[in-house]
Amino acid sequence: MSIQIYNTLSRKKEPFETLEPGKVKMYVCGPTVYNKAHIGHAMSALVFDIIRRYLEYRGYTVEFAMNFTDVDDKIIRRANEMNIDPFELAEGYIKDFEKNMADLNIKPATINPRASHEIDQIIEMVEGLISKGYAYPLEGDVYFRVRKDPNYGKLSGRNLDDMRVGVRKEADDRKEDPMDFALWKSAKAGEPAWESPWGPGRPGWHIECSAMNLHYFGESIDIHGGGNDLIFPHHENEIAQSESLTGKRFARYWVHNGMLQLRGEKMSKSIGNIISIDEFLTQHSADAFRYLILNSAYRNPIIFNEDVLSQAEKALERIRFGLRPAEASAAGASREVLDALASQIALTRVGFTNAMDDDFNSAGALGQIFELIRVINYSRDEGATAEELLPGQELLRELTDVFGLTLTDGEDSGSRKAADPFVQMLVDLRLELRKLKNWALADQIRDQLAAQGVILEDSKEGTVWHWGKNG
RNA sequence: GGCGACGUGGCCAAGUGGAUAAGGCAUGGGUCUGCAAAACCCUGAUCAUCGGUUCAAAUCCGAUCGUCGCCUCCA
Repeated sequence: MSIQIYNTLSRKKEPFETLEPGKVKMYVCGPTVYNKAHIGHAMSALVFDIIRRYLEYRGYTVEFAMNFTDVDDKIIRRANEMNIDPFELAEGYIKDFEKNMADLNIKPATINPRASHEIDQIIEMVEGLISKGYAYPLEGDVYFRVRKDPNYGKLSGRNLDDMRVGVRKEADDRKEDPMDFALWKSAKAGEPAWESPWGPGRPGWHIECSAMNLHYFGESIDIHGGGNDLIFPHHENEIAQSESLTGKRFARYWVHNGMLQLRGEKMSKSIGNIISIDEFLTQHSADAFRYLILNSAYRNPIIFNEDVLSQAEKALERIRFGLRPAEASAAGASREVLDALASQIALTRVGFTNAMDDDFNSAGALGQIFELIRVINYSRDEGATAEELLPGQELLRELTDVFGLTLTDGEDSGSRKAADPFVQMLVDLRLELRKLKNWALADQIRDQLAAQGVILEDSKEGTVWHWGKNG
């Protein structure tokens, strides 16, 4: 059974077949860099990072492109407000974004094209569309002629006549049709501009993605991704531009992630309920966010609040526990126990792949991982040695790597590291008190350490300790 | 107004026609422990409502209620 991917274009799951065997050309719409990235951007980036990692796990070579829109009305407006150069502004936010991605353990794209670097390609494309009759210049602007494209609306399932009812934007009487969209915009005074056959100007929003794809990947790609809020008009317009020009199918699979739900509504700039990635990471781990994504279907909206985040942190502790070493006193587990572990390893390996093959059902795959953890823990309790636990723990690490989970628990933060020797000292002291059966004092130390975020666990072999979540 | 998605135990969430409805978090009971913690074992839902199709439905169809998204910059 091959990988099945839900294609927005056909509204159903389709078997995954690449244009070239073993190779995937994947393009995901990146941010417009006029502000700090927020957790909605993070969701989209995480979804496609997981898809990419899984395709690589399944043996594909993935060429992964994500663009930066660095020429845009909002960038220009903000730069003017701040009285700095728009490209300087964009550059700063690109650096921020790349740091956010690294902090979230998202693999870097193979290429990060930028609109401002693709002007020649864009102009060439616009000229091509004009010469084929799909576009027309108008007082220094160039517009795409939507009525000329019989397939316009095929991705979003709309037709032009229905849409006219809903158009709230004031119509621009100069255009042939209100739905015609800008490929090229003439420059106003003080705006960054490039020379073009239609006078100085800059590209419209949609054309950059078409141009970049054509430039780096050619006429057709395998997967085009993005948030489902981009389906219309952005992706619809990309299809119109690319396919009108080349006559070839642009993207084989259109993959869209659902929106993050914050307080019951989409987080967005216009509503003003934004949480930046930086803000999020001061409170929670990258793994916690990734777990939320993994624990649900990428196409559905995700509920995001403190409650589900703390559930995620707990679940991650459980996953980490699966990787804990054997007991020091382990003398080997029974035949039955080891057989059960071996058979669970086989079940999990198959179950994981089956789930992920089914349109990246990460929640189902995660269930398989937890089954494995349960059996590993049981085996450890039953006295399995390090060597006996190894195959299970190796698989656990292998699969959590595919998911991109780091499974570090925050103990590497600087202030905690510095406190480690003192914590250890108190733990050692407490161990002596316990030998003397001075339970009152021993418990007092444990309580006070707990108040500082240190969790103690006593066992026959002594005491192990670790930092809790927000210690 | 048009297009679309969703509604599964206290919470999050898989499953989308067929045998006991995954998994995580929380709850209750137990094993272990000086007591805890962790781990392990046990513990709960007939799937928004109503009506249909079918030998068989959470899973298909229709209606109703509710939530959300897109139609305008948006991941």
